[in-house]
Amino acid sequence: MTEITDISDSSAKSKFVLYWGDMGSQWGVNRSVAQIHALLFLSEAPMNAEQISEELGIARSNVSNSLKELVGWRLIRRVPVAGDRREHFVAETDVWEMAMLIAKGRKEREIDPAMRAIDICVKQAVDEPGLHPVALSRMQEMQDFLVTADRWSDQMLNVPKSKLSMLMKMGDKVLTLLKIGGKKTD
Amino acid sequence: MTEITDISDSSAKSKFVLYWGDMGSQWGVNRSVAQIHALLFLSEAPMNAEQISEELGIARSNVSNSLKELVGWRLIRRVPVAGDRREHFVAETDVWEMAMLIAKGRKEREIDPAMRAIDICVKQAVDEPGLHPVALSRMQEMQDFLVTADRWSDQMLNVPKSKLSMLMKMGDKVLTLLKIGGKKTD
DNA sequence: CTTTTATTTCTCTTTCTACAGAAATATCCG
DNA sequence: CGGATATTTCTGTAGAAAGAGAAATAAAAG
Repeated sequence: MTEITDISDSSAKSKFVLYWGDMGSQWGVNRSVAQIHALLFLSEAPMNAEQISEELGIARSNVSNSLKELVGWRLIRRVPVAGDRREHFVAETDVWEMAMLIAKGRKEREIDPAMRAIDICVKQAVDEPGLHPVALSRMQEMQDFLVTADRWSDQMLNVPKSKLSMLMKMGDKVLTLLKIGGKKTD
Repeated sequence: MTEITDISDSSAKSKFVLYWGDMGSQWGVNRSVAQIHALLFLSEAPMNAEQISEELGIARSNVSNSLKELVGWRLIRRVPVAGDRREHFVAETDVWEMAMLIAKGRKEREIDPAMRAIDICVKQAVDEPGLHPVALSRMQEMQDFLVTADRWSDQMLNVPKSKLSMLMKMGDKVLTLLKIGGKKTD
């Protein structure tokens, strides 16, 4: 168990793990999960739960659960290692693939439930006599927005990652190419 | 204070507020903040802190802090009401504008700190003798990705919202227009 | 079948966060 | 200035989440 008091004393690798873990919390992912992910992301070889537990100094059980969660996100996967019956794990190392997996997960967890909720509200709102018309139209605008965003993200998440990266690297050139460029002519 | 036990008994408006609050938690925003935002979003007139506190049944102090947070995100703003010295608030009601404000906030809170962290790591990693080359290159790929994503989001967040909505409504038509369409030719 | 080793589930403790209510501060009016 | 009203800051608490360690289960080897 590596006793670390000051992050500035640590290796680049541990720093990355530590920062990533911290970022995770900011993000809504818990620290252990994020740290394990970071560790596997930097690792050149598959690791088993015990190695992870030792290297990060977090409880074996905690590692087990975190690994399960990461597998659920498909950010890591099990790999068999010859002559060792313990399960080993490797991370998805393509950063674009990672980003898409995360985006997909977030969409499922954030946009989809929002859509379900707003559908219920709008459905009830349209034939509720007491409701102020302003409130109704705001709900409908929100619904419309969510539908658009939902469709859009579905489409974008099906674009092969190489093209997505191209698109993003083009940046606002896309806009001029589409002849809708121009500056702040809102 | 409206005692509500079952969400299905409530008006469309309260349902929206309740769901939105719940969604907020999923999202990383706390419930009070999300509920207040929802309430103001549906409200046809400016509201003061006390009205909000009563209508939602949450403590006055809590409302005060939540309002401050929402103002920070620019999702709501103070408006003066003639003949009343209390502060009143209205929400941004354009959903696209809202979405952009939220995206901007998230970028600042999520991408920017990640970039700062990774810069530190990479800087140290390049001249750290013991570090495995695989780890170094993974860090660099991540950095490269973050820089790209950062630039892209800066550009997109400066596009006027009308054009953004157009772009999203076009969806994958953009790809074919750019002649990079095609299906899964990754 | 028994022993050893790996993994998961369970429970308890610790840590954080949300939030209420009280206290303090600021603002406005007569 | 003094009283009233509005707002913010402070403090304590309840509930949720994270994580450790033990107990239970599963899998493999001999």
